[in-house]
Amino acid sequence: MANFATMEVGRAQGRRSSWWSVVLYGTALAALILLLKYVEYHYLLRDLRVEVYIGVVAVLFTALGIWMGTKYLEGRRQVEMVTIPVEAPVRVEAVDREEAVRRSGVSGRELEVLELMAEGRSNQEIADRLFISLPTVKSHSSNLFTKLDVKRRTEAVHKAKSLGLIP
Amino acid sequence: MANFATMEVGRAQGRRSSWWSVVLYGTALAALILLLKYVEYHYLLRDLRVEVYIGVVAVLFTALGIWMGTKYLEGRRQVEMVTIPVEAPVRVEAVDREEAVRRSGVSGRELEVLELMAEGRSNQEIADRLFISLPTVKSHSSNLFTKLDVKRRTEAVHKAKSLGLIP
DNA sequence: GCCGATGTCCTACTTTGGTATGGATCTTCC
DNA sequence: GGAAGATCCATACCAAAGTAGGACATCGGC
Repeated sequence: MANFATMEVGRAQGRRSSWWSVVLYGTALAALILLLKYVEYHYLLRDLRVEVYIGVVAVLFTALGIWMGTKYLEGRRQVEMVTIPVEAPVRVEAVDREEAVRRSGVSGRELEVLELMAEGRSNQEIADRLFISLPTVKSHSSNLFTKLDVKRRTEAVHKAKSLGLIP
Repeated sequence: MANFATMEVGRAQGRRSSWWSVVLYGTALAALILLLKYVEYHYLLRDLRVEVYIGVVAVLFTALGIWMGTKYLEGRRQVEMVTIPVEAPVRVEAVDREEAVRRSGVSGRELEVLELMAEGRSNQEIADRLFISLPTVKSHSSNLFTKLDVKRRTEAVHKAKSLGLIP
């Protein structure tokens, strides 16, 4: 029986931020500062005003921040949980079957006979399989037919399936 | 019959970067620069060395960059497509049946007999229903059993179901 | 036109399925 | 301890299912 079920679909995204990424950021920061010092003392600072220097620093560190920001966000992208309705064959049959068997009044042995019948076995094969005699199988099947209110094994199988006694 | 199907699960994430976000960034930048100017001329610069000032600028603009970076990345987070195998009842039975019948070599009339058999009808009932004689039904069923390689009607029904000849 | 597949029908026979009836244990429940 | 139900087995008989082998008609493809 196909019921409606819901399925949780999760997707873990991004990578963990590892210890070396911190080192990387620090190194990048240090490199930038060194670069600034180098620029400061050798070329530009003597001729340019402090505002220009500040501007360069601002641009460079904004760039660094963007880079760090993207890295950071990538490292903590969250798991998105999506619930999607899916039509799927839900296995509640076991419960249904028990209930159906209880209501029908079919006994355990009769049910075993019924199941083998549904597989197309003959009475003799059923007898061999259950280690009982042929008359016993006939007895069980006859009682089974009475309980299911049918006259033939094929009818019994058909009705049993519609009642949910067998899959 | 339940086959395996695949389902495409898509999830569009994040928001589009809009025109005002650029304005926002620019405003924030301007505000920071104004703040620095204010700090520079009124309190700190006279007493502190340029390096300290640079450091403050660096930290502030790094923070700004991080903020911009996260905003930027959030705005362009990509659609993640995940393919998940799902066991679902796929309705391709009509096609499957035709194909199964063709392969099995079961003729049209034999199939009709088979369907009534599966409903638990007796040969006589099948004869009445198809407006043919009992011997004819027997003839059809016998040929059917040969084609399905079975010996009994219950077995035929069981095998026919497993082959997809009947629902 | 012939051949093969299909569908129809028949007789005669064997096998399997199903009913009726009765008896023997065994467990469970009141 | 007895009633009820489940399980097991048996005999006898009838009904249904299935096999074997043949006959005849139709229809479509080669």
